[in-house]
Amino acid sequence: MKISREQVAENRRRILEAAGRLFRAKGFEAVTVADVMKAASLTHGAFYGHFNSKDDLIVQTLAHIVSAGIPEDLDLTRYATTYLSESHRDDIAGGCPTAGLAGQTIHQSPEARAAMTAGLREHIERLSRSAPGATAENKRRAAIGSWAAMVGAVILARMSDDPNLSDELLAQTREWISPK
Amino acid sequence: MKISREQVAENRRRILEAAGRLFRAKGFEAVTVADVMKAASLTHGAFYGHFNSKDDLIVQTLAHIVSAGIPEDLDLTRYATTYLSESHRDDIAGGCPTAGLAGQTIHQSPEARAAMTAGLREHIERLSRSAPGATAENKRRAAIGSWAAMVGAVILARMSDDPNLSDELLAQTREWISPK
DNA sequence: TGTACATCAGTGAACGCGCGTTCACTGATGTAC
DNA sequence: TGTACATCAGTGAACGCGCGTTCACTGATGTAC
Repeated sequence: MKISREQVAENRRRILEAAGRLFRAKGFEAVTVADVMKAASLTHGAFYGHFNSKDDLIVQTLAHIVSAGIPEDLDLTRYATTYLSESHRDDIAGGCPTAGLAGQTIHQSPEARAAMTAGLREHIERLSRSAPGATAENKRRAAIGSWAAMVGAVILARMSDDPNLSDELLAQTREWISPK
Repeated sequence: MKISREQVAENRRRILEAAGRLFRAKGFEAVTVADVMKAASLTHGAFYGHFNSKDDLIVQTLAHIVSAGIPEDLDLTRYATTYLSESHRDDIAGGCPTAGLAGQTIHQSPEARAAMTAGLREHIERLSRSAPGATAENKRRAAIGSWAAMVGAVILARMSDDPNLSDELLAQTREWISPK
């Protein structure tokens, strides 16, 4: 059964959306092509009409997900509070792709790393605008330093199987960043 | 051919050592049991004499690797300089297991997460001793905050495919932590 | 505007490779006497 | 101390499952007239 052009575009969007959530939730390797297609309400055979390979899906998904979700103008302190919240830690599937996928993207294809790097660069630039500091150089340093701490803290808090330690990692990092 | 008791212990050590390096270099999933055994100069059949499963190997490897390599008494500032060096970034296979594996351990078995969490707890305690701050509470906060920033920065620097951005991430985070 | 046909997105069965795991066998080690 | 035998770590072939990928087929869409 052929499908309308709009339906095709809509299907592709649903596949990318499902892949984005599943990859963050379970990691690239643990998610199968069939898992993604099922989550997008399609059968696995249709996959290769949209993408060349699973690797290709990973690249497209990163490119799709990485630019979205960063507020255009944000306040660094407020952003850090949200980012280092327990609800963001617990929402892996819907949370920041950098925290969820950066560690695994190191071992992915050059194209995947390039997509992630582009997102990282943009992220740092946005954060720099609202970062504290007298000079542009100081602002950028504060943006990079706090961004590294945010990403690191969320990764460690998600890894920890001790809820108290996990909460403490978020809370202490939050307070450590702010007075700076 | 039977093997002497010492040789058995030595073989087990070599398997764990090889697994530690390979897992950090390529990630848990990309490394096969045969890869590990080959790196330990054994054949894959002997694997199940030492471990119950690949999952078991992951847990044992984390337990083995996570406690080692943290200096007993360290100076936080000096430690951060080494940690955030380009040579540590480039030595994934021999570098800090937290930076190399925390992001993937999130998706591993409860036992693997427990082993990692134990290492994390110890690491934070060691860092707290030499962290700057008047009170124990302040020291611990500084330890957690800088540790999160160090781990985050190394992960992001390794992920980035742009060498300049990668170097900058390390350098800026180094300078951002120190004046604190 | 209506009809006839070509296109092509999606379906689901099938393929084949890779990897975790098993197992019969080997032969050096370590023990019993 | 020397000899005979049982043990058991390691070997390498084989198994089987899961997953990425392919392909013949279907039938609704969109186009030509």
